[in-house]
Amino acid sequence: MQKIVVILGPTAAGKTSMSLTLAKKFNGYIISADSRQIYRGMDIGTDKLTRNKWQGIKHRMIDIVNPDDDYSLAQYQKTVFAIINDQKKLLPFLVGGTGLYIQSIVDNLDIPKGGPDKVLRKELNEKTVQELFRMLIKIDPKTAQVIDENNKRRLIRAIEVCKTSGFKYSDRTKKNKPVVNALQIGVKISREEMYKKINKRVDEMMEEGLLDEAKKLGEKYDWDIPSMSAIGYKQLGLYFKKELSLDEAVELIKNDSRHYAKRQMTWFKRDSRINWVSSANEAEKLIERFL
RNA sequence: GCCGAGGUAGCUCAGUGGUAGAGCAGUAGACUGAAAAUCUAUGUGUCGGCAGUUCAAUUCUGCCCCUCGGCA
Repeated sequence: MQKIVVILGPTAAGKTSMSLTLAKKFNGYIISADSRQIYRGMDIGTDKLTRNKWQGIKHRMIDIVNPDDDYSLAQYQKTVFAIINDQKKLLPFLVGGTGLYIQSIVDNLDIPKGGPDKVLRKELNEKTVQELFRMLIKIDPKTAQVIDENNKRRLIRAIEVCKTSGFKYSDRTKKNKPVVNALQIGVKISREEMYKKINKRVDEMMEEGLLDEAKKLGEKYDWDIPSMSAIGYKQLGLYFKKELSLDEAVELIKNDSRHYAKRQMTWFKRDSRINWVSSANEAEKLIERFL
């Protein structure tokens, strides 16, 4: 089985610089596991390492689609597996903070087929969560038992899978046999330090021209497409739409980033296979033992 | 100094003669083709201080302290 090293952690923990150090040391390349860095033109706000800073290390899954292209977990999984299969000489470093994307690779999630059916989604979106929940009870009672009843997006997705794939959602969500042997390394950071770094980084992004980047994207794309829900862009969108002052928008970026980082921690906490380190040295030792 | 408004949770503020609540923040959690998305749970604090009225005061009265306006 192909060995891969995963470098994960909340936003601002220092994954990028650690992964560069390690990729150089172990003759590796980097596969981004970041659901927003896939978009071209979203650079400053996603804290993307631009091409000129790659230091000769090969990077994949960055700038692969345009902001108005549809993209999904299933595509991500498929593409990453193809990359790993194709590139056998270098050690893959899967680096990022999108827990679900990482899990789809590490655990080879069997992602339910079916959809996305935009027409159906739109139609379902007009119903209330109560109505959707009642629908789901009829077509897939097993899922209805465990789903968040108020989570419209999940209700819609479950119904969509049942209606378009011929399978029940509950029959389709499982793990397949793993196809990679993954060493998962988490970059440790205290809550306090993390929040401090996030606040500082948002200010730096503004200095680097996030406002201008967001403005250009806003001129080209609708503010309500999925990619534009990325932190940094969404809030500045509210400023451009005159719903917030600039100061309020920047404060909201910080706030939403902190919330996001907290959710990431919740996600990672439940995976006991993750080895938490606070330096590249510690990570190096783990990798040496792993290889 | 005078006039007015106000001092209640970390912040912004509601409210009541029977010792108090929302939003935000914080904290915890869920998560399988939108995941930086989406959803859930969670509020004891000298109700500015002292005294008075009252069976009972955060609520009414008096004095004091502080903050913010306006006038000097």
